[in-house]
Order: sequence, then structure tokens, then C-alpha cells
Amino acid sequence: MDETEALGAFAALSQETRLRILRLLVTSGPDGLAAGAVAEAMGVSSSNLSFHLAQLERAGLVTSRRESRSILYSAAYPVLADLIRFLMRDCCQGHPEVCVPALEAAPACCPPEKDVPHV
Amino acid sequence: MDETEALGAFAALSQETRLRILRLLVTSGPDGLAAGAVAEAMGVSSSNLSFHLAQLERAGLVTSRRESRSILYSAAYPVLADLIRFLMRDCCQGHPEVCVPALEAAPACCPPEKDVPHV
DNA sequence: TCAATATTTCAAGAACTATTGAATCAATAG
DNA sequence: CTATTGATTCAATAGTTCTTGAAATATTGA
Repeated sequence: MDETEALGAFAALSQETRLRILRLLVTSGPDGLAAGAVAEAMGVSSSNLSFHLAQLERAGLVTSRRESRSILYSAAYPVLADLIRFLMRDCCQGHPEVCVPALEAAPACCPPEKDVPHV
Repeated sequence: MDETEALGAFAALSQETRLRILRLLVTSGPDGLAAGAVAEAMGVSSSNLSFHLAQLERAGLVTSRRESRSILYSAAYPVLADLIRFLMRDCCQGHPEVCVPALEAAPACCPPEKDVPHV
């Protein structure tokens, strides 16, 4: 992920509705959710939701696919991982005190049975 | 870090000049850099720089202290760590495929000699 | 105290982003 | 083929953020 992509991702995440949409989609799994379901969960109009989903998609944070009449949106997990990496790589550069505490919080998210390299 | 703080941090990072300022300050170490030095490095006017530094400070990503005539700005490492944690905790929730790849990139940033818990 | 330096604050305008409701487009069922 | 459903696009407006240059503030040295 380069600076331009990171800027786009941060801009996408800097709006309350969009941050909440992304969190919903991440926890909804790779199959995704129909735009209508997301709109209902967020309590916003379909046109407003469409606007925000388009921003998230332009930032690469979500992907969409049509399934019959619905359009299903899902979180782009690899791009999220890229963004975390960007923060660690480009912002921690030579400053482990930034990302060590972040990593210490990771086990809650990443189950230890996965064979992750010793950091 | 709660949603509101994260929104503020993302907004602060979604502007090119500010993202570059933060990266400069992170790599400049805890002693920080005078506002004037940052302005010169960024090639922007002092009043514009002041505007962006204020945004970064309001977001909690940098701190400032006066030293003689200069005001020294430095990166708020713990807040950056909080932000990485926020992305991992609130966005990876139950989806290790998001943060495992991110963690795999971490060694480059966090030297292995530090005794970090096995993730 | 006065001048110089470092920085911030302010006001105006430009540029960008978000919201709304109406119109449009795509897919399906009858 | 028409009506219905699910979603997007568009145009107008409202709101927010960025940039600029001038004025103000704080600190120091002569």
C-alpha cells in the first residue's frame, strides 16, 4: 500500500457512517451483506448509503457483486491488513515502541493456534 | 480508543500534508522537531503548517511543548499504537485473516530481540 | 525597551464532502 | 410486457475543510 492508497483509506474511515458500515461488513464475513440490509442496519437512506458504499469501494476497503436483485458488499480483508501494515511499516519505522503495544493487544483478535511467526 | 477518537485520527491522517508530517515526526524521535523545521521539510507556509499541526494535535497524534522561541512537536507513539489496536480489535473481530498478514509484516518494524509475546 | 524570530490566530474565499429527494437502471416474477 | 423490488445516479443545497495573507502573540537578545 502506497501513500495515496493509505490517504484514500483513511479518508474513507474518517466518516462515522462509513466506519460503522465497514465494521458491520467485517463482522458479517466474506459472503457480505446486501446494500439494503446495510442501509437498514445503519438507519440511513438508500441513496446516502450508496454514496458511502461507493466511497468505501473506491478506497478498496469493500468489494461488491450482484446477486439477483441485490448487490452484496463485503469487507476487503487483505486491504485492511495492508492498512495495518502501512501504519506499522511507515509510521513505526525504527520506533518499536509504537507497534509493540499494538501487537500485545493482538492475541484477542488473532487466535494463538494459528502458526504466526514469533515477532 | 473509542470510535470518536478513531474517527478523529483517521480524519487527521486523511490529508497528505498531515500524513507526511506525522511520518516525519515519528522518524524524528521523541524529542520532536520545531514547527519551523517541519514547515521547511514540508514546503508549506507557517500558517498552513500551524493549521495542520493543530489538527494532528486535536486528534491526539502529536504533542507540543515550547522550548525557547520554538514549539517542538513530537509524535504521540502510544496513540498511534492505540489506533493500530483499534483497527485490529474493532475491525478484525473474529477475522484473523485480516490481522495475521499484518502481523507477518511486523518483524521489519519490531526487532525480534525485544521480548514480545508469541502471537 | 526595541527589534528580531518563531509561531499562532483570524477572516475571507476556494475547494471539497455530505445529504436529500427525484429520476433512472437492472433483475425478476407474474 | 408490465409491475415490483433493490439499488444507483443526478442535481441542488448545506456543511465542512483547506489555503492564503495579514495581524497578533510570545520569547529572546541587544
